[in-house]
Amino acid sequence: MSDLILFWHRRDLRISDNTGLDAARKRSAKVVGVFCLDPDILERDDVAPARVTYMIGCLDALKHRYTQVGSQLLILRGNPVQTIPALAKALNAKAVFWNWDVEPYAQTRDRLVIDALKEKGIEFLHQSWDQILHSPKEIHTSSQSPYTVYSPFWKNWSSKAKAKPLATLENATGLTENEQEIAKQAGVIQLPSAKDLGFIWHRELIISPGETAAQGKLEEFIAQNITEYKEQRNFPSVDGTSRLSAALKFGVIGIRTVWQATLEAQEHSRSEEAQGSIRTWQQELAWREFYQHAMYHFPQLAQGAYRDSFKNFPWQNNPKHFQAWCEGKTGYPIVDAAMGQLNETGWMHNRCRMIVASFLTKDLIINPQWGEKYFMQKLIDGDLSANNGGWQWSASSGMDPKPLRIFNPASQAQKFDAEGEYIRQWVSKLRSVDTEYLVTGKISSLERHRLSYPQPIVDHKVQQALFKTLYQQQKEITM
DNA sequence: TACTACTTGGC
DNA sequence: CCAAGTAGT
Repeated sequence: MSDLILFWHRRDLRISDNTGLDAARKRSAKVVGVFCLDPDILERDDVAPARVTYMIGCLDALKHRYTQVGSQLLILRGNPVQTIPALAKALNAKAVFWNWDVEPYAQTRDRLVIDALKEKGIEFLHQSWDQILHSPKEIHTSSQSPYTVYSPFWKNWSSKAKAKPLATLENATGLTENEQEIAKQAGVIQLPSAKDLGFIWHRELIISPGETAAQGKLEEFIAQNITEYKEQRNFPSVDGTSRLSAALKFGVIGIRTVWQATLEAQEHSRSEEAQGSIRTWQQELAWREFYQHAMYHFPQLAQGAYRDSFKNFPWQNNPKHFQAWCEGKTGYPIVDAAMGQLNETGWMHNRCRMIVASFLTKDLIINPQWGEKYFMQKLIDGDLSANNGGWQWSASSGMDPKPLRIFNPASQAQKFDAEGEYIRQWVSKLRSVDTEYLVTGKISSLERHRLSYPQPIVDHKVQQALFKTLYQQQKEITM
């Protein structure tokens, strides 16, 4: 009889290319998956219905994957500090394995679970990094400190050899019927629906849940889009991005598998342009990793601005302006279109994430944390590190010492939605407006009234000048 | 210490 | 052509 190992899934909802699961399988054939629905996470006020719906779909798919290879996925609900050790004890498991997570909440939780396991005499546990290609401690400056600037991080990170994808779990042994009964008594439940958990998402998900769908998405992107990514990624009306963000957030696809696919794409493409595009996408993967490392080393990022000059910034925080931004009623077509896409689909093109973030912080002069939270309440791919990193970048409050990034909504629309296709798709009221006026936002007051489209809530020129003044003042104070 | 380089821009 | 300082070496 082989030892029972529990593998605790958190943001690695797959059985392929999973470092911790691979290690668990090597230790014993009797590997059983477990996932815990944690009220401390699900009852936060920044949880998106689309995200929970996607996650539940992924868990359902994961359940089937386990069944296919001869084992089970067990579902728990409650505080993992209690539920995981209790289940392990009841089943007389030899060990619980899992993969590390950079988030501050996860770090604290995991330490408590380790303590509780030790107390119950669960002898051995194993943890590894799985979400990222290099651990936070592996990448550092010549003076042994973490990078706080992307470019040198990228130089270092990209020069290091990356691990190959790991084997998919197979020929595992699950619980006996008797053990399944014990598991039930120890709190194992049926997988609830998102609705059971109080999250309603009526629309179709923009991304199909599950490991197989994610792998399909990766293959599709590699075959069709990656060689033109550098150009095409800029246009929100074009489907030129990978759309793998949600799958990467929940670890529905392994990052080593993704990296391997980029290497194969490099081998198969000749042109400079294609090579450059693949490199650009690899850099996006490095940004994701940079932000996870940053969150690990500087957990205070989750609490607000990294730079001193933004710590006591006199944000105007006008609630009416914020509401208009959320609802896509700012009177700036490109901003409203982007917010429409977010509200209706749970996803927003990255070009537009930058536009609306710049608008909220530099034009409305609203605390970026408000926007960051709203994104988390809506995004299917909402992830603390990536979302926080993106917002701090847009707010100029983050790590890179750069000029103030103030986007001009009209120039952005002219460059990246020149025909107004994206705006027309997401602001149906404006469909009939001539492209020139649509894109520049120069729609007459009368016309706006006729179409019941809002007047601009602020003047970009005035507000960006005001922001600059406020910033200069803050800089003097904090110097 | 001196020097280099700096995601996605605006005007 | 000005971004805006400064991390990283």
